[in-house]
Amino acid sequence: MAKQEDKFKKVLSHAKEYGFVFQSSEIYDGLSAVYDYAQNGAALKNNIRTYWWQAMVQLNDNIVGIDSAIFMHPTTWKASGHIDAFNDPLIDNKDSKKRYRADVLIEDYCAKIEGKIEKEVKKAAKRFGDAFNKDEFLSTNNRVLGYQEKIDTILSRMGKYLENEDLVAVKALIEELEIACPVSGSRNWTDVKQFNLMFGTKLGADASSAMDLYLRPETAQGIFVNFANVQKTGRMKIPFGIAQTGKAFRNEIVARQFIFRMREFEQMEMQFFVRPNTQSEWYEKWKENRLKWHLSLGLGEENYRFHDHDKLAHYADAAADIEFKFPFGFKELEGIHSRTDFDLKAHEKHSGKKLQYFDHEINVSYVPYVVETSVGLDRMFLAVFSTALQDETLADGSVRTVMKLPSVLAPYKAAILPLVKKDGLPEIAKTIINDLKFDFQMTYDEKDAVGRRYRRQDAIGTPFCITVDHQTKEDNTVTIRHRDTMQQERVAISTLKNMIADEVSMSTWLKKLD
RNA sequence: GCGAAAGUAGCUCAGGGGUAGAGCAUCACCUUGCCAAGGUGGAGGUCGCGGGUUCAAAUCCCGUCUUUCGCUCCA
Repeated sequence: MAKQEDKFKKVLSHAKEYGFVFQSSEIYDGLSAVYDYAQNGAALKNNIRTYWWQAMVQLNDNIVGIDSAIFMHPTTWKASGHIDAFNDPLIDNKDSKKRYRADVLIEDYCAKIEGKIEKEVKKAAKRFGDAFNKDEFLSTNNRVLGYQEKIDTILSRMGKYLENEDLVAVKALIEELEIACPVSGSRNWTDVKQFNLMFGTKLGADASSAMDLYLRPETAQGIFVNFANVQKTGRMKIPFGIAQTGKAFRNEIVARQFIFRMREFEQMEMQFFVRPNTQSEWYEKWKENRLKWHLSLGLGEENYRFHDHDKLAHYADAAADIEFKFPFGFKELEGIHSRTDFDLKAHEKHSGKKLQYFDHEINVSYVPYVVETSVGLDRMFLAVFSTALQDETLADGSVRTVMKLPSVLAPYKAAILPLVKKDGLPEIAKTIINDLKFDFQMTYDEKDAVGRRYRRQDAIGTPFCITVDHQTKEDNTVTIRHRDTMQQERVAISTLKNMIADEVSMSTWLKKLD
């Protein structure tokens, strides 16, 4: 465990020291759970996004990509269920330090009373034997009627309080009912607080007439509301998919673990629309497909595993996570969900618009079923970054810090280093950069001993270092040094471009997926 | 949000009532020139922020912010 913590610490400081991730607004003490991607981080993040996009949109002729807005019509979130599900009144017990949903506490209390009714029923059934009529008993027995009335009163009061967002009254109700914490048995409660996981904002400059909006808590809804438009204008035939990447926002109660759980984060997701009753085969197919994508980056098969959900969200009939072994253990990296027709049906209902597809093969019109794949881009970044960062012990016992990034994702593809900064070597180096810069992100360094410069590039994951020396002037060759093996070879300048491309280009890596 | 720990230079940290240190990094010049290790010189911190105690606070106390860990939550 201590080792894990150390590793995570190393990841944090390396991310900062080498310009990958900074805390947001750091000069003002930072903002909790918000981070900025710095010069190298932004490059790495962009490369991950591009690799995902091309694997999805470019390699699949039945998947198209869109870019929907962060602001959406407020009814969207009513239809999606987020307004209800993302809104919790919470209360803490001061003695046990446990947190509960206030409405659940009250409901549990009512369930206890219901238990008493059950007892009465059982007792009476025993007493009256065959002559027992349950419905009649429930509607005539005074004790039972009393219990039932109490339950109804409590629930209707709670419903009214919650609707009016009268949290003081909710707490008063808990106190009135003398509800105790199941763990500590104490009635020492904090105030009830409303936690809304969605960020609110206003559309319109005039506050009185402004419209309440939310920053989207997931990007998926932007795809669902565009389903019909994309299907028609793209002449898409089922099965087909719509992909997009973009920011989503959640006001997490506890946001932790660096960029693993942030309040503002980026998703890369694809909704795949299929004929009803075929969803489970597509679900399996996409599980396999997505794992293949992850494995193609070569971070190690042992770092991935599936976690099938037992408890399903309200919209899903099957769900699994691809979990990754982060420095703090196996955690969710990507979700694959069979979302049924829940979302499209809900939007049909709330919008009054038809969101159906006429299937010419079977001459039937239906609301498609949806299989979703959803990766956290920031989590992907953390997975790649933390796994690539290694302290490698060399043959002579010394240690080098190297980021063994998948070369397709590396911020810089090659560094050009003149062996010395004189004798015309820098000039030759710059000529090489000017030739290669149209194909690859290059960097240049002439300061310090060349060995040190190699190590500097190792620390940010640059796959190649190209060194211009005195021999270059005679025969137009340079040495090219490989990051992972530290091996060097002497090659003609004219072969550099193909050599680098073979190793780092998107097409090289994407071909592994085919 | 609760509990615990921490916050001193870009990074890692030492110090500890009398207005700041190291190593590495960084910058300039000289030297060397194929795996972070030469020389000289320089820059960089009101010790997270605010308040209190004191003649005097980076140091003690309180508050606050941020981070890490545990609990909790997690579509």
